[in-house]
Amino acid sequence: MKETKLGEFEEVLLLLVGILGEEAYSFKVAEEFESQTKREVSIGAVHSTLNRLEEKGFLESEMGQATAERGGRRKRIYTITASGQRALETSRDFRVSLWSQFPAFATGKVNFG
Amino acid sequence: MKETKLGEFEEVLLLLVGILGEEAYSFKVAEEFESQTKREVSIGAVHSTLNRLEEKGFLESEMGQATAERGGRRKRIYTITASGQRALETSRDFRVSLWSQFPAFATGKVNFG
DNA sequence: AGTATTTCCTACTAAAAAGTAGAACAAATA
DNA sequence: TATTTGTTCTACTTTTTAGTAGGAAATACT
Repeated sequence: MKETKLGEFEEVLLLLVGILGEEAYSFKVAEEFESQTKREVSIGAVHSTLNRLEEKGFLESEMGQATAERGGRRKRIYTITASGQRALETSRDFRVSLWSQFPAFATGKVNFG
Repeated sequence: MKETKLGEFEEVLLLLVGILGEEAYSFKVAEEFESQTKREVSIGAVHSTLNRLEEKGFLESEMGQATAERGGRRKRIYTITASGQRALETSRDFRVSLWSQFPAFATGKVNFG
């Protein structure tokens, strides 16, 4: 298996999929991205990135059922794979380790509960 | 000012400069990168990335004095600018915030002291 | 049936990040 | 003075990531 890395945008989208759970379909992910970052993003960019993440084996997807809402095509729901989760953990552990070594950051812990 | 983002590799190098302090010159940064990641890196890649970070205003540098050691050209010592530090903080805060929302990660805190 | 709505999807392009190759420099030792 | 060592530096190429444009599908409402 190729040494697959995660770009910044990719990592954020992956995490958003994890956060959104059942609601992780591309439109929603794009909305969530904008609301959490205040950065604009085009739906196409999200789409192609989610595709890439799926190719890399970090995400899986399947079509959801049509909902009872007004109009609309069926949603493609994404879920994180074991490999995706591992990639996120590795990335987190590595960052936390670096932060702890950087004097300007090294308060010893980060609380985020 | 342009909306300057930080790539994955760039962010790691920036942090390594912070960690290395007085010892933050490109050769050392490359060494440190390899020892902390177990990933190989070419000195040229480090060099061009440090350059880019300097152009973006996240790093500053100046030539150090010649040391009493065997041989060698003078070192260019890098330091993080205020803007670089802010970028790191922003990135950290954002990540911590996302992790806390991701059920699989949300233990509430990360200890790294 | 026709229209509006919600979402997907693909092929393409642009921009940015990462990596390569190899020369050049400065100082210490032999 | 020649050699070795530690290091910088620049121009270039490749790869990866991000973004664009615009069409198409599926569903519900009228």
